[in-house]
Amino acid sequence: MSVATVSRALRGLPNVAMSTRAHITAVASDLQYVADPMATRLATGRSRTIGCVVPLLGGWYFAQVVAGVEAVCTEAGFDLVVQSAGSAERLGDLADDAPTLQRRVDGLIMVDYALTDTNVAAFRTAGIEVVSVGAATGGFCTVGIDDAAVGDMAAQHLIELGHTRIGLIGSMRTEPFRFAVPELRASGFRTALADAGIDHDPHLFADGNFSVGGGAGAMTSLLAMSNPPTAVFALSDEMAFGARRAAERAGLDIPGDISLLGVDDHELAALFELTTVAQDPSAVGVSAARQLIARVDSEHNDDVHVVDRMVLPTRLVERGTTGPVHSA
Amino acid sequence: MSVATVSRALRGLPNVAMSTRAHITAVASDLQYVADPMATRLATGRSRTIGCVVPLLGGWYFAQVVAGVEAVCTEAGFDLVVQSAGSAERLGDLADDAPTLQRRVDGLIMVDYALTDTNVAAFRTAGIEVVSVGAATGGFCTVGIDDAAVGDMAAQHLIELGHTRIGLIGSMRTEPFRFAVPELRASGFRTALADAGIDHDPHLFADGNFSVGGGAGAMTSLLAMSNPPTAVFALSDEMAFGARRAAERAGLDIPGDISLLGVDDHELAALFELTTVAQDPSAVGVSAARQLIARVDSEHNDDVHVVDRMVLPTRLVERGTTGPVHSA
DNA sequence: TTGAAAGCGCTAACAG
DNA sequence: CTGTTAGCGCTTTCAA
Repeated sequence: MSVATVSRALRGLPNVAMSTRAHITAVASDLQYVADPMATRLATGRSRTIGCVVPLLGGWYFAQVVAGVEAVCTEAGFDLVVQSAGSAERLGDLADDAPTLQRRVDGLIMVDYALTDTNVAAFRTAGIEVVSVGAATGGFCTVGIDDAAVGDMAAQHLIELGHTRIGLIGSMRTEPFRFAVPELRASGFRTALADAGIDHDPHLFADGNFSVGGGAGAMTSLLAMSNPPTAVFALSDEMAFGARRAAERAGLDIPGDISLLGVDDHELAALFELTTVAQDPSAVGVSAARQLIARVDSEHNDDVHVVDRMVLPTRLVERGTTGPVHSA
Repeated sequence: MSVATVSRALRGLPNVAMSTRAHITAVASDLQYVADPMATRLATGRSRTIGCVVPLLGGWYFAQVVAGVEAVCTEAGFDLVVQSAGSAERLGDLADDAPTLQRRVDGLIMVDYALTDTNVAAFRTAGIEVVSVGAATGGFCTVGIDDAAVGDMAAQHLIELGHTRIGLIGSMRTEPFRFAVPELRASGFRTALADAGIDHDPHLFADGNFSVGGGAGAMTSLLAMSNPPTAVFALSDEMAFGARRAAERAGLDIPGDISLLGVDDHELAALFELTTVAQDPSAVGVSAARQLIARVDSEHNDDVHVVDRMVLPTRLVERGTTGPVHSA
């Protein structure tokens, strides 16, 4: 047996006699032989590895995305290497250091970064395909949800319940992650309000920093207003959790005194009876990974329809934190 | 310039003239040259990659551990590939297929698996070092917390408050993950009770499956007893969250009517005012990764003291869900 | 259908 | 201090 024949046999290439192949596979499994991946990668020039970069590995949302990505990677026989880049600089380094990733990963999934065409081009010239997760920002593949629609759904729901003074808990920080997301959701929300002929008091905004504690602080400041809102829309469930707590501490009944609406359908949202606009981040991860793998692996080329923008569904989940506006 | 010189210069090896090195680095950065990692790996026989296997990528606990691991990996210049193996079979495959991992990773961090010496030996012979996270189970390195002490702390706290009928929400499933953990915590808890001269009613146990929903169900069944407990100890915060909700739904006041105690100090525990035995899973990940890297990388050999068992601290965080026993 | 041989791009002796 | 020369273990023409 020559190495060439063994190589062909083990990889299932044609032009190998049945008997030879059988023999080779038998011996291989007997010896527990497995082709050295590094040698293979060096020879083929492809690493069968994809990278996934997230701002924060420990967060609920990102963990879900990564879980989705991982599932399709292992299924497709790809290794998944994860990296977190929490600061804008770290991300900048990553983009500048595209050559560093060269040959280490066939493709990259960038989660919730404000990637520019230039960044992506840098990766491409380094031979790295990239698909991003989040808001669409350039001429490259992005999978995500319709964040403006999220804001719209939230507004519609609250409007139907008769609310007109609606607080907004969001975030003004745009770096390093989910950069466009808060603004998109907020503008969808404001547009819906405007379309309904409600003019929205811009003071009804508070920064919740996409954290539980931030949400609580934001709610507290909203409640401290001379003319507080009858409902508040938090741009994430975690902020809504905090907001809920703050409202309860202030002695308010939800939804009797004030309605509360979140985004995500976090695993604990049901427990809080939180009405929310649900998304499925792990499905986002799955789709992103499929797109990427279709682009870098000819074997999976026709498994999925390659597109530049993929929008996953969101839906309103009505639970117990929203109700009709109370009479003032 | 010969390739050898370039190689030496770029890797910071000795025996390179200052001027030569300067020139080479200059040209390299000018050309954005980076050594091909696959070629390096093939030549050196080390992948500078470590693998991390978890039962579930999306869970809070595991996400924290992975985050810790990732932080030290990138700092040490190692790639981190993650894989989830949720079922016992998938894990078995992994152990049997140790040869598959061969040369792909220098080391492996197995999170909360019931690894046997045999499993570990299989990895070792494949040239893969492994450190596990969780309960100590064999002659290999394990980093974790003292789960029996966790149970003990919980029991002490509740005993001091005067409780004697204490419910336990845990889990009887031992596969595939955290296999020994529930039993260790439970036995630490029972021992403390026994030492205090309290004989514990074995019926005061309910399976909460380490999930929010399970915790709620478990609490409900505990509450349905003819002689319900005055306090309950949930083996995880997520189960405690569910338990709390169930108690509230039953119209009970916490801690007035019933005390509740969890384990983890989940990011939302503070929000729930949950008294809990805190651990720091990301610190566990950090330590595990350091141990592993010290074992596979001579450069980092003396950065950390290599041990076989590493126990990280836990502490009781008293918040609002535990209080003195109410008079019956 | 199979084998021989030339790389893939690096590292590591060994000479010089 | 620097260059030469073998590999590392595969894949891939090209012949046989």
